Amino acid sequence: MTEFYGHNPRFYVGVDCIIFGLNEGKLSILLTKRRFEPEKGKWSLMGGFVQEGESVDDAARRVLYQLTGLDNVFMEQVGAFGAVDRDPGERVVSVAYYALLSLDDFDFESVSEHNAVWVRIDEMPALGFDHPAMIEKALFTMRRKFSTEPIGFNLLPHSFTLSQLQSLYESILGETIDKRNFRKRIADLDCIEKTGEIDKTGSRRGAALYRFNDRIYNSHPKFKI
Amino acid sequence: MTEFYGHNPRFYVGVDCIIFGLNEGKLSILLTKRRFEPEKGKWSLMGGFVQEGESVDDAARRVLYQLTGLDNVFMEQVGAFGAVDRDPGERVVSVAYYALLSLDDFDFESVSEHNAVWVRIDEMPALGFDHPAMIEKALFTMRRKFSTEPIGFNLLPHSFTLSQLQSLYESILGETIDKRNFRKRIADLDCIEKTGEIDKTGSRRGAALYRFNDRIYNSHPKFKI
DNA sequence: TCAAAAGTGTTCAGGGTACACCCATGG
DNA sequence: CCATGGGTGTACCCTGAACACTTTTGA
Repeated sequence: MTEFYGHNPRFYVGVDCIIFGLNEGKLSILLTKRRFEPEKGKWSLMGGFVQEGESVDDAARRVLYQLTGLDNVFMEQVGAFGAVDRDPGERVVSVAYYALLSLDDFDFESVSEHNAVWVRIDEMPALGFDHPAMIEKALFTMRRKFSTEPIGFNLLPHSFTLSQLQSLYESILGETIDKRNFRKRIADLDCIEKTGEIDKTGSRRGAALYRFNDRIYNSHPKFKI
Repeated sequence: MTEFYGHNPRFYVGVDCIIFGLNEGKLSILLTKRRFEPEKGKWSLMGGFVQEGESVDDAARRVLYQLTGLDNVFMEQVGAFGAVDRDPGERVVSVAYYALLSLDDFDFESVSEHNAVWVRIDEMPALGFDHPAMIEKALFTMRRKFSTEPIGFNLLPHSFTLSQLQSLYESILGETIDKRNFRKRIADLDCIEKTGEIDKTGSRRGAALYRFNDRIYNSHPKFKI
């Protein structure tokens, strides 16, 4: 290997995952209790290090896979965090990603093996490193994308009721929405279609189940809620 | 220094700057012709490597300073680029930043020393590495911020005419704007105030000069153009 | 029979868009 | 005196917000 850049220093490059899910309808993050120094015993985001021959994106997907057993999860980069002293152990430049996952295809065993628990956004404990800043930026990035692109469905089961969908939007945007206005907007989007099934678990009457049709969405991508 | 992470590999961490400016009213980027391998002789973004004891943000500011002689320039991170083979020389993880600068406080000597030239966005030559993707994402990031936060003023002189401001918005958003509607919106923002001076260079009649008042803006930050 | 969630239209106001003419001045 | 850019107000439309009652059915 030719050495073009040999006079420059090299650094550990980490990835940290802000894993969002709906816990009892509330937006939550998967946190782990660190079992290694530094910051052992503190709550922290799930993270890891980029390896040789592995892209940074792949490293994030690997960390998520190791924790949850899931791949094909929606992830988006939040940004790089590069303060000199951000890691009290050694110099690490870390790239944060957020992931959206639905609790119904979810390996609870693998997660508990890793000392991981779901914590609500509004009940976050004290976190080590610069993880609070990462979470804040991830929330900002995710919320901004949320109302303009159909990423919210990643947090729901494949089929869902309109009430579930509305309460998802309410809990993420942090505001209540008028039911009729919400359903009107959904109807204008023709990418959300009835499955024909009825969900009887949430009410006596039963609610129609819907699914997101990405084929229709991709044919004319418009989305505004 | 304790070695917590010693079993993980380390990488060069680079920064690349997408430096935006207005060249004859057109949105342009400052490119340099590389004088080193790899990709010697190709057009490229201005970049550098993060050094020991230097944050990634600081490295970006340093690279910008070395090229332009300017500090206190508006910069925002675009994101990390971490594909394994993104640099044909060696493995480098790079963090991209965009900068907005006004050509009136600008050191043309220092820039020409670095083989740098302004190139219009719509006349971009073939670029090495993953720089095209960086530029695309920088444009996207910058444009999104542009209509909701008062960052555009960084591209203009301290005082400017409303016609200059309108043409700035038109060239960045890529659409023409009705003059009366634009000026109505500007008037609603009370953070843009007359300096009292008149600019006679652009027209026979002369146009009133305005400035952005960040004190007023910060007291009630609203901004929507 | 009643509690609890599902489902369904209309009205109104405010913001955004479209649009055309006079002014001041240097050459 | 005329060419060039500077500066100004109104009418309309349409999107977005507010708002209440009926339906279904399991317990």
